[in-house]
Amino acid sequence: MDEAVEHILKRNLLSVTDSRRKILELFFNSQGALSHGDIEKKAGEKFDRVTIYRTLQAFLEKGIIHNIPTAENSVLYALCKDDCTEGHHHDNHVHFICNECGNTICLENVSIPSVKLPKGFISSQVDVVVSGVCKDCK
Amino acid sequence: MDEAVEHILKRNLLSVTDSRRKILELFFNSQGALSHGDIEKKAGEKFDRVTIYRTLQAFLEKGIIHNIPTAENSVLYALCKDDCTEGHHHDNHVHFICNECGNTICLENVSIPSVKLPKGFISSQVDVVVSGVCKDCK
DNA sequence: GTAACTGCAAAATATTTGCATCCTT
DNA sequence: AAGGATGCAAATATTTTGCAGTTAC
Repeated sequence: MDEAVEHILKRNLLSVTDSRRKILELFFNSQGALSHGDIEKKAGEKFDRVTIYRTLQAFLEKGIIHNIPTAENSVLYALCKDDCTEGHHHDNHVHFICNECGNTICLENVSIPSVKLPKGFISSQVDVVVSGVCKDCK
Repeated sequence: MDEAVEHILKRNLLSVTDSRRKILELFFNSQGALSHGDIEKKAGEKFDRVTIYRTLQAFLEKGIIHNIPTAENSVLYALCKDDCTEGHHHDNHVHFICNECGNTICLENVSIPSVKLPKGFISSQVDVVVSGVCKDCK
C-alpha cells in the first residue's frame, strides 16, 4: 500500500511527505468519496486545515483525485482511476450518495449511460450522481 | 410575465415582495442557471446579500427552484418545472456546463437515462451533469 | 544546498443568526 | 392589526494568502 501511494506521488512529481502519504492512503482505504471535513476527521486532526486544502488542490491538479458534484453542493473528492491524466479525467462510473449514512460510494460496475445531446453540443465529461439509500442502510 | 411570477409566489404561499418578484424574474429571463453571485450582480446590488440567501432558501423549500451540482462546486440554482412539488423535485433533465462560456444550461429535452443499480440500492434522485462545449461556443 | 512543503497568523469570502423595523395581506 | 419579510450588525464558517521555519531530495 505504502509503495503504491509513494509511487503515485513520485509519478506525479510531488515530493513524498507525511500529509500527502496519509491523505492519499485515506482515499485508498475508504470505499467512497471524501469531503474536506471527512479528511480532517479521519486524519486525526493531525494536519493543518491549510495543508489539507493545499494537498487536495495539488492532487486535483495532477489528476490523482477528482471532485464530484453533489446535489447538496458539498464538496467531495475521490480517487481517479489510472487512466486519468493531468487535467483530464475519465471518471467512468456512477457515484451514489446515501441519504441515510451520508457516504458516497463509487459504483465501479455501473457504467455511465450514454446521453444524447442536442445538435451542436460536444460532451467531454458526464457525471452521474444517484442519491437514495445504500444497501447497508436499507 | 409579472402575472406569472406573482402567480407562482402566491401558489406557494409566499408573500409577493420586491425581492422575490425581482429574483424570480431573473430566473425567467436567464437561459441557464444562476449562482448567488450572478443574482447579486444582475439585481443591480439592490438587495441585501442576506435577503438573497433567504429568498433562494425559500424558493428551494417550495420547490420553485432547485440546485444543480457542478464539478467546480459552485452553487447554482435553476427554475423547477411545474411538476416540482414542495420538497420533492422532478428535475428530470440533463444539465450541461459549457467549459468555454461557463454557462450552465438545462437541457429540457434530454431526459435522464435510467441507471441500473446493484442489488440493495434504492435510488431517489439521479443527477446528470455533462460538461463540454455548448452549441454557441463551438 | 535548494526547492518544495508545512504550519501559523491573518486576510478575504461566504453563510447564518438575531433583532428591530417595515411591508403584505 | 398581525405575521411575515427585510436590512443591518454581528457571529460563524470556509477558503486563500504571506511568510518563516522545516523537510525531501
